[in-house]
Amino acid sequence: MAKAPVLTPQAEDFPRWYQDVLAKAELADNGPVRGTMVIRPYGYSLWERMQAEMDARIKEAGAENAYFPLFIPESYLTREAEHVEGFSPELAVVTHAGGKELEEPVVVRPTSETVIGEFMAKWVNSHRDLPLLLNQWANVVRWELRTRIFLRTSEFLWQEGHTAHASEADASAYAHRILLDVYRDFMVNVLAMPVLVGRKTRQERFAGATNTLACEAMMGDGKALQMGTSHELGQNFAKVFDISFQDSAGAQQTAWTTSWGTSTRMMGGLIMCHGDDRGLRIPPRLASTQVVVLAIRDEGGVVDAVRRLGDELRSAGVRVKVDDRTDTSFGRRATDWELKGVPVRVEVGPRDLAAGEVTIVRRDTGEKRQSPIAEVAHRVEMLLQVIQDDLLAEATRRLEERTAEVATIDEAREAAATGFARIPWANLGEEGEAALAEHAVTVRCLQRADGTVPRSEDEDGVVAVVSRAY
RNA sequence: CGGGCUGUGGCGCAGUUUGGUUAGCGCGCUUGACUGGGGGUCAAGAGGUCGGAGGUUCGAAUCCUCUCAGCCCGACCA
Repeated sequence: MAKAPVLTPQAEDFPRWYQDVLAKAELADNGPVRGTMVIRPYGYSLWERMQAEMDARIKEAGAENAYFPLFIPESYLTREAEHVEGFSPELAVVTHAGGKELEEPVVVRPTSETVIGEFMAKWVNSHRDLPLLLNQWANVVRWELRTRIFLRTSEFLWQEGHTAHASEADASAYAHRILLDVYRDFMVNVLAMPVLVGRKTRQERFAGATNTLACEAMMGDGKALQMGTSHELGQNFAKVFDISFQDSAGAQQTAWTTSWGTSTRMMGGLIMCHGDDRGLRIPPRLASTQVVVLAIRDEGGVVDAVRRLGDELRSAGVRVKVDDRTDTSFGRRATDWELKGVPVRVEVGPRDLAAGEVTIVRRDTGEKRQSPIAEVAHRVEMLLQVIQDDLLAEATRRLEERTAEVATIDEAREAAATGFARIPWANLGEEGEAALAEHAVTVRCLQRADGTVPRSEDEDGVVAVVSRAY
């Protein structure tokens, strides 16, 4: 009776499971150029949902969308010393165009601090022009050697926010606000992923930043994934690009800038956080399809009934798909929707209809329940909420169970084999950090004991969260 | 940069050591019948410059030379 599993079981080979899910759930393919990816319609529909939810939060935080060019003069990159040092190994540079060698090569943007800095300088003249809060949705290119779809690709999609402020305090507050009110809020409440927030160590800091903040999540195999970062850039870019303004006293001042980003990497996080041996499990609030109404067989008015149910759910505000492809076997279709992680299936067959009922199935637990037809919309709406909460609770439980409180570097290394370790930063330090790196264990972030973001790494009681990472 | 491995229908592979007619298999795909409450069964089909170029030979997926691409290990870099 036991059929060959559709996916490689997670416990057998997690990376293989990940690849299987990408293919079977029709999320993405490898592109023809090494390290590139093709995002398929179902995968892209999930990304569009992420964009919509993120975009609303970004705008709520006051930033406006704009668009800057893909091509950046190479000379821009070289202006900020750390920035160019950090990015030059992975730049794609265009040296020829229009059949000729270019006088000045242009780089394909790996990130846009430099072009945006150039224009901020032009647009900012007075303290009344600040804060300047910009965001763009774009693709970027970083030539990566080891690539994995969604997690690390040479080209990926993201949003990058860039802001300029009149004071360091204002810039810092905004970078923190984005981290907490936009990124963490989205990840916890929409993706149902518990994330740790904290500061990056000097080692892990963004090239050109004075401080990098991050959201880190735990995947199903206990490894960490950085889900989003928010940087305080100090005056590094403002000085180099001359983003300056006259303050209310008439004095010329240099602005303070921030940048922050989240990318299609979150897709990888979503897959590896909630996925199980049967495929994806998409949290309802994110799902592009929250419910599929499935006709088991074309008999006894089943097809009409599923269409009516689909309309009813749609008008109740549920994102619903009707599957009446009765020329494909029920088992095949049920498995396909399960692989795609659609949170709820409403299965309707002749037996159900004869009883005036339908079968409601939860993807997360596999639990099936009969429901009177008249109650479907109500029950489905309740269930979507429950599933959302349960997925978050389950991921939170795993994070807690697989996080160890340790005191020594050896203990930290041992704990990182299966999950996260929290070790006092005073017990680790940059030397300990380097020692752990020898074992592919890195400091994901520095936190206060209560999980909040410290103002500096020198604060008393700062804890380092260490683990293996993607 | 050095070492190793692999290139054969969409995907995964066998065949290569020891050259020999129409290059196989699984999955997927097409068509039909029977089916139908968790990837159905059976039947009939479609689909191939064997990575590329050159060579040896009566004859090359198979042997030789060159070349391209990908993967793994090491080195380098962080």
